[in-house]
Amino acid sequence: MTAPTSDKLLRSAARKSRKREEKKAQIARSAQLVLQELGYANTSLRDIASRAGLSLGSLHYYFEDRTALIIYCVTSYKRRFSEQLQEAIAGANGRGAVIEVFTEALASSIVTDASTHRLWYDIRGQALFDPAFRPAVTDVERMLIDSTESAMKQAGGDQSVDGAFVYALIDGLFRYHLQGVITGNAYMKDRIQQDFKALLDGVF
Amino acid sequence: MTAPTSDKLLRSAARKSRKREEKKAQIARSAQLVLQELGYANTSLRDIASRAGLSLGSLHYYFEDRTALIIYCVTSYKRRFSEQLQEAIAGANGRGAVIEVFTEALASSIVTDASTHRLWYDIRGQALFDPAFRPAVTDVERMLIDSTESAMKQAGGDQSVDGAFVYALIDGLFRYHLQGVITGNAYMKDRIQQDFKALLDGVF
Amino acid sequence: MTAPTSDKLLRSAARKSRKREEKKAQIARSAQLVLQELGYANTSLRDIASRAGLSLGSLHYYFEDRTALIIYCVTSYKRRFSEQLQEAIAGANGRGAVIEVFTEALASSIVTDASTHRLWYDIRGQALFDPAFRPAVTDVERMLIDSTESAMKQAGGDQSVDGAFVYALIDGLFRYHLQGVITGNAYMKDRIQQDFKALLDGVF
Amino acid sequence: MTAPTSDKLLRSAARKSRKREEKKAQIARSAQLVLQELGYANTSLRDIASRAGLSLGSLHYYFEDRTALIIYCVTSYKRRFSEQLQEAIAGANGRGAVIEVFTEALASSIVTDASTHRLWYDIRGQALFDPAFRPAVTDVERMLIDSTESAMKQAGGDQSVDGAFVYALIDGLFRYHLQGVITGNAYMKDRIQQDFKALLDGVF
DNA sequence: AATGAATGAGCCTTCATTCAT
DNA sequence: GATGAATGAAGGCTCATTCAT
Repeated sequence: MTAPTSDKLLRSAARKSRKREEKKAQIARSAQLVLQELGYANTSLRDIASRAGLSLGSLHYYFEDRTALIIYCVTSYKRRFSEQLQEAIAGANGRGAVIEVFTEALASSIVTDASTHRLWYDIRGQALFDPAFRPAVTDVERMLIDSTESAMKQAGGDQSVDGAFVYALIDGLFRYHLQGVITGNAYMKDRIQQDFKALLDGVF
Repeated sequence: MTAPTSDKLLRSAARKSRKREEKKAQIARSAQLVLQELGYANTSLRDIASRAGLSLGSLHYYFEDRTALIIYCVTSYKRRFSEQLQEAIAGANGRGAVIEVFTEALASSIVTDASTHRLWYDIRGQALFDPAFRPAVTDVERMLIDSTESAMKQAGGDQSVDGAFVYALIDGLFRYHLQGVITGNAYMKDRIQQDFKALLDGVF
Repeated sequence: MTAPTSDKLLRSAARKSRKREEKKAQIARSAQLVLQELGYANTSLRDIASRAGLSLGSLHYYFEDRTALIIYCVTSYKRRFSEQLQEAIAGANGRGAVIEVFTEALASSIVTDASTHRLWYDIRGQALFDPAFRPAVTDVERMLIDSTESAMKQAGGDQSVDGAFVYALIDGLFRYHLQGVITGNAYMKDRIQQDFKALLDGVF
Repeated sequence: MTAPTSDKLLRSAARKSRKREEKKAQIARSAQLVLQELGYANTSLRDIASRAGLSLGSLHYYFEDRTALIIYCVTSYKRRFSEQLQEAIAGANGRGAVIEVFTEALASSIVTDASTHRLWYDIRGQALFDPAFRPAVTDVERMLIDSTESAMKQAGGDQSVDGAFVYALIDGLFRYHLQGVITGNAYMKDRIQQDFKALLDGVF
């Protein structure tokens, strides 16, 4: 029944905080599955709670509100995505190799992670209306632009070209083909890769 | 007491139908104002009705449901936009002139019609989840790609480049700068025009 | 330009009134089709108007309100039904023949006019709550009891048995088998006829 | 800080579930009051919620939807009714006593619980249109037929007569007199009892 | 005689959130 | 730490009815 030392208290608090963070991450993972299936406007906290096997109340215990939860989901995924990009690039030597690797990474992610990306576009669209989403969007795009610039540098291209400019173009192409994949009218991986290659050849 | 001639009946029906169409267009105009202010997810039919000075019931008298109304709004605006583009291009002679005119049209629309465009991006994002929006999105993009191809032809550029490819790039840039304008962090018309010029110089 | 004589006016008014009555009957016929398909609670005036090829306004031109229209439909059908019963009975000679004819008329109507009868039961149920329907229900049941009594007399049975009592029993059986037919679990015409015969043998 | 034993958890869950069931029953009781007053078609969930002293949301917390709530109300009442019948019969010895007791139970319930019974007839009528109500109606009628058969057996009557047949006749008479009571034109308990006695004497 | 336009009240349902336990 | 209970506001939509033409 002796009072715990301050040290013990600190360590206990840290352990708790870590546990809490892990739980949040775990919730986010299952939340993401619902979100990317139904979209921002059509996903209720009920949907998320039931998928996560949690009560509605518990959800609010971990996340301030709906917006906070959604932001958490999106950023954590996109962070992973941009890290993947960076890793892929890091292993490539020479302009041609960089373009090839980058092209491949983008093209295959369009197909593999189509649902996740459409969620990102959904949230990014929300940010045009709701300022609450803007910081998260800015962060994510900062990471994506960084990845783009890494690739440009690694490819040894013209240093004067702006990374954001190139990012915007890539993003335009990426979204367009993502839409094609999801709409299902036309999915031609060759065509996608060829388009990316044409673009990167021009700007890197 | 004489029965109206068939001719009269037909003309009367046509007049009615035209009046109805005009009313729909008028409703759509005010609906658009609310929609572009609040976004798809946050705009209720009540918001729209009150802005249009109409009862909720009347709104449903003219539009089947929320989706139909929103689609009507977006397509009618975007149609006007792409017509403007085509007109602007039609008046330009020579590659340089086309690029200049196109660049100017895009850059200024980003600023002037920022809110309208963000609504378009919102709906286009919805279409990734809700198939109901897809036909409308496809139609609008078809018009935009057509406009792009018109410009490419008028500029006398490389005929082998795909219009959709170019459209996707322009759109990427357009959206990126639109976001900049709306987020308000940075609006530099010079920079926008310069980016568009750089892109069009490369692809036309 | 001479004023029409009073006689002419009267005849014209009568003609109009007859035309109006015909039109009402015609509307009622198509209204009945919808009503017996959807039921009282689920049929809107819109449903009826569209089926009748009329505008909503016109419906109100001919019928005071929803209730009046529905009552009109039900009574006009049930009147026809009870007339059929009377005719069938009128042609039968001898107790056995009356029972046979009556049994056959009831059993076959259960199947042939199932939808119509269920509408009747629906309205009769409404009358337990809404007094507006009561006079119509009373009228119809008066006719049905009359038919029952006709049959009893024609069969030469015990004169002291109350017609309403017999009607209630027949109706119970009728409704029970109607439910069987509509629910679809079991339709055995033999069984139905046998039940009616057993009942009538006992009470006639 | 010790984890609750599995046993405790189970008991707690059971307690919760029981509490929920009690609350549902309580809601159903007050819902029934409104329903039997206004009828299926005219009772809104708002009416029910306000009578139960609950918010509209809470109603949906306990019942999936309007239909589920209504079904719950009707079946729980009718179950009680048929149990009462069985109890009444169980105490009677000899054919005459059974008939007397049964007659009395039916006749007095027509008066005492008129409103409840009319709700039953309303729902049973709905079932002819809406399949959602059919299972409940089938269940209730099964119970009523069972009660009828119990009585028949207890009275020691002809074993070959079908219970459903007898039920249908009783029901016809029951409903007819119920209508008389509710319509208010004529309520004569003597007459009602006499009719039931005449019927049961014939079929038991 | 007939109808298109318009309405306002009402309906069922869903939702994010709060709170006592 | 977690949850069941409860809510109030809001949402999309339907309806019977009225009225000017």
